[in-house]
Amino acid sequence: MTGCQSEDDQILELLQALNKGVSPKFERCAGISPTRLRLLHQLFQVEEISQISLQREIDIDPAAITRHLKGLEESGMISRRNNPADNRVTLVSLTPQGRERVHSYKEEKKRFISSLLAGFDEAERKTLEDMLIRLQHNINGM
Amino acid sequence: MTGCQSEDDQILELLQALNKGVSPKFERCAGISPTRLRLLHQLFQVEEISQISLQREIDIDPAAITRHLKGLEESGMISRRNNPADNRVTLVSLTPQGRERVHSYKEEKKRFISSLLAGFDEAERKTLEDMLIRLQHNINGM
DNA sequence: GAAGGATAGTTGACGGGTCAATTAAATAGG
DNA sequence: CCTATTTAATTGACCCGTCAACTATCCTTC
Repeated sequence: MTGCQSEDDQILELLQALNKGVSPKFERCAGISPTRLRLLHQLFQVEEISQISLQREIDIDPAAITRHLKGLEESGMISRRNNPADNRVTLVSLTPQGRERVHSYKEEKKRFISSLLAGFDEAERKTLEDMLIRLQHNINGM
Repeated sequence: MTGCQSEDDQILELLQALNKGVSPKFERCAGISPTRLRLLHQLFQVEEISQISLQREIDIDPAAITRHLKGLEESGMISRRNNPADNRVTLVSLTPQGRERVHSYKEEKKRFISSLLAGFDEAERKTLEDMLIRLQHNINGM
């Protein structure tokens, strides 16, 4: 699957391969896409929140937010209403059923992360986290 | 951008954030998408190759291969012909111009990886690579 | 208070990936 | 031989993200 390349090329390939693996496996395990769970997670720890705040927390395109929320609304997990104090903003909140479901999703996510990090001890996890942060920082600096 | 979560949750978030950053930045730097460059890279070190072999090397969906190759063909980087010995398979090869261009793409990629891994010494790169491999392995085992 | 600019959200088009169904060719097996 | 199966590639439909254009509301400021 991989040819003869420099070590550093390998790291890039690995990052890409890893990413290709993570999302589908996550979704298969948790029963929801990572992004949607992040949305629900945010909503979970807040009574009600505007789409724009949600978008800033999650850091994806407003268009994506709109469509995800539309889907989540159709599945009865969330509800939306206009902010009477400012008709531009729509306020989003978990429905009771949504709040209920998030519990089990979070359990699945926990299990998923355990499997993902199986074999990594505390020190290694910290090292990995630091390295990922450094990579992120390098990326941001481009 | 991130709430209060367990350390391990952080790692998953970081992986996702990193991935979100890498591809667009790569494309901006190198002038081509990572996947397409991987395709070209494979083609570069081979005279001619069937789509199916290419697909197995790159490990993406056949549909994606078809569409990428269509694009690369339109831009004059590659050419395709039927395998006279087996009319099911189409053989793909770099055009001379394509082969020429790959050189500069590879330069850009190198620069990109240097920036990405800036501040990582040899030992750290090795550690990172090992960890990514272990993560990949954990994923595959799901 | 009307004009102009910011802000929130939606929509459409597009790139990149998946899966499922289809076509065309090759290969077995009765 | 002719059918049945496998294989390579393509296509269409969908999900997820982006960007750009648009609408609607609010806020200035003159």
